[in-house]
Amino acid sequence: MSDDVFLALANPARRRLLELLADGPRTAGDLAEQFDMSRPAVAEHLQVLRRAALVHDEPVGRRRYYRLEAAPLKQVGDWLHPFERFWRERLRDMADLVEKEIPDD
Amino acid sequence: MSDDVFLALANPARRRLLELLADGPRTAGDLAEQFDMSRPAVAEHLQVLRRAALVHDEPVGRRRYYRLEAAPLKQVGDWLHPFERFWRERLRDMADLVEKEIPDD
DNA sequence: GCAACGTGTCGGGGATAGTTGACATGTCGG
DNA sequence: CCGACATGTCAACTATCCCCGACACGTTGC
Repeated sequence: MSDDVFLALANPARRRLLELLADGPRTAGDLAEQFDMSRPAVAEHLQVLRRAALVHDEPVGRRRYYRLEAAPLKQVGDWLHPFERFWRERLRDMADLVEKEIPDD
Repeated sequence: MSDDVFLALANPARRRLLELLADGPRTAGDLAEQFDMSRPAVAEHLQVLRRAALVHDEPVGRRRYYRLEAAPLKQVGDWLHPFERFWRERLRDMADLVEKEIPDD
């Protein structure tokens, strides 16, 4: 179920699409221009994002506007949360180490 | 570069492996027992995690212990962070709505 | 109407992922 | 030493992903 979201994020082009849409809605063609690959390729990436409910699309005339739907990303945050303590601990350890190794100058 | 990490997380079996390892190091066979698939399949999933530097393995006698290496997960957290405001805003909106619709009782 | 535009989808081809059974390697217990 | 164990890796098959060119469909402007 949350599987679709993690799968959507597995591709750098799709992550970039979400970043672009974070600044506001954009048309399909406008989005496609930002990439080196062909327009159909981008269209398929958008389909994957649609399937994961990460974007919402709305036709306006002969254009189609895509809008970010960030809610499903919360699932990623929720999954990640129990692991955060690991790198936080590590960060604290490093800070302690620096403090100990280089008392001052 | 951080591509490997997102790719590693795209598979539910690999996410489950990381969850299991969050409780402490485990042997390869012990991990494999937790899944319905064959032992070699789990071994290859572990290889993907190794490639993403999400686990560290250490042979002890004829066993091999796998240990979580959570640091690369921070990349996911960093990527996700700019999006958090979206569902937080949404959560606040919902809270406001509840407060307005149901003043008190 | 009709040509040009914006976009989705289909067919296909190459690459990679996921799974398994069989085999190879190294390690422990007697 | 030798059989049993724990594990990694290989060969092979299938499924899925990623990308493209080509086509189809609706919309706009004249």
